[in-house]
Amino acid sequence: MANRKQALDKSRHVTAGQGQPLRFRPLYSQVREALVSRLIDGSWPPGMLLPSEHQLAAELGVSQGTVRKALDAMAADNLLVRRQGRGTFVAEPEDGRMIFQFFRLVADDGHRGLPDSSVISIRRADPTPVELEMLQLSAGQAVWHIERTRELDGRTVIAERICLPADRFPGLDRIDPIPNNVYALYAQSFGLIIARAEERVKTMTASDADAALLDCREGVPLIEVSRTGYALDETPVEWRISRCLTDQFHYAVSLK
Amino acid sequence: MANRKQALDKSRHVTAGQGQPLRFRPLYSQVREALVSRLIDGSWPPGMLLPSEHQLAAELGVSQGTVRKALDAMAADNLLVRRQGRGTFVAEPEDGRMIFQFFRLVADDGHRGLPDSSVISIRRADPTPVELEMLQLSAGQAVWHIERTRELDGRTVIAERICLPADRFPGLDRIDPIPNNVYALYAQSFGLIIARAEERVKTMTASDADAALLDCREGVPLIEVSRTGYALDETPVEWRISRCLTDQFHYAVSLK
DNA sequence: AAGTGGTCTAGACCACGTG
DNA sequence: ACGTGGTCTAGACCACTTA
Repeated sequence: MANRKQALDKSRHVTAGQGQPLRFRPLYSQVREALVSRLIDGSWPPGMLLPSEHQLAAELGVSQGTVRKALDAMAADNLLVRRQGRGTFVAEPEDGRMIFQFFRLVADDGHRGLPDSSVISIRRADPTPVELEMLQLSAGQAVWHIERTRELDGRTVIAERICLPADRFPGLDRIDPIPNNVYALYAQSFGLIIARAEERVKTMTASDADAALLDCREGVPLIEVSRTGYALDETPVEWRISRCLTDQFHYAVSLK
Repeated sequence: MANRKQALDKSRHVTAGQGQPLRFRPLYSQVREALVSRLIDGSWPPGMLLPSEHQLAAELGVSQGTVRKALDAMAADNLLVRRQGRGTFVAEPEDGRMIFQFFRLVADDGHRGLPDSSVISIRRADPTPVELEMLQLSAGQAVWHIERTRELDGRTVIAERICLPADRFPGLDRIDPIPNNVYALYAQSFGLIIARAEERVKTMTASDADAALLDCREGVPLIEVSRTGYALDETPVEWRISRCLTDQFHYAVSLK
């Protein structure tokens, strides 16, 4: 077994090449980068117990306090979960992380439930111009389309399409059933962790198709949530567009 | 001038009274509480330069590192602004804090602009049952209603009502003009800092009145954003409900 | 040059979970 | 009893701003 020990470059007095000021780069930030790369390359899969702070410090040739600062930052970004007395773990989609981190539809009485999903279809397709842009695809790259509905408290309130770059998800159409929590699937079957997402909310009115899926009248106003999901390396890897009934539910956001 | 020096209670081994476990309470958390109370009572107004970390540490009888941890946490919550080489300041609504912290309507092309506001009316009223609950008012407490529209890129896209407990905002109706940024007004004229907010997004259709204000047809779908604003002491002090046109704009959220 | 916050280190001790 | 992360301290040095 290869010894992984390797010190980081601590020469921090970078005297700017030319033009760019080339900002100072703290050690803990380099440590963080080194640790994130282990998440990216899959050597630290979701759920894994990390080495202790002291071990990591020795491995990387920095002090325990510096490792701590990097780990704390990653935990703040929900990439890790720290448990006093037990250790530091790679975050899992089941940690309640994706569950209520990314799912923002809440009953008007405040009750937060988990949705049940029903897949309607999975198809390979050529990307539309919009999809090409949202996922930053090159010409010729195919995409998967997952159409599904989701119900909350026994009522179908979401109809959505998930668009994925096909080459990142080989054989997706042979997976059956597609689980309710697709982010857990991305992680387990494709080694792909959704690190963050951006959502855009607009209104629209239900089409005939929407009305059939959501059991409502055509023309009823819906909120349309467009989400771009980014991998750890900041590339967009999911674009989904959800139409939601909001007569008994709302989209909840905390601002600080 | 009274010397403010006073050490915190460092007896941390709280041996639970009865029933409740009475959890361990870190020192930096007590420091934070002590500092926040200075924001609440107005002895540290927005924009003020705080004493240096060393001075605060001496005042409170803790180490500089512990003060730092409390200050960092407050800065993370946007209560303070830290500037290397200059000092730590109480956050101001103009710091770009409220501006894009709380205002989430963005042009579809990604351009973020500041809204221009036009006040339609300010009236004193008895709270509706909903308002009574949202602001946790007692019977008999009056409220202010501010009705206004806001425009972005020269187009009126928001119609909103702001509801405030009247006793917290004495003489609000004599202030003219009401500025565009009401959170700056709350802070400057009433010593009230909005620390955080919760928003709930639903759809609705434009009423006759909305249609007139927003220059659209009646029945057009709008997003309705209901926001509760909380003061530093966690009491709800503002409830506003905004109806927004989203044909050229969207409500943007980042999820991590 | 002086003062601030920012980084990094080292070590002591505490709270928590597990064996 | 042991190992983990969490807290607290103390001090050295660095980066940034202002004067």
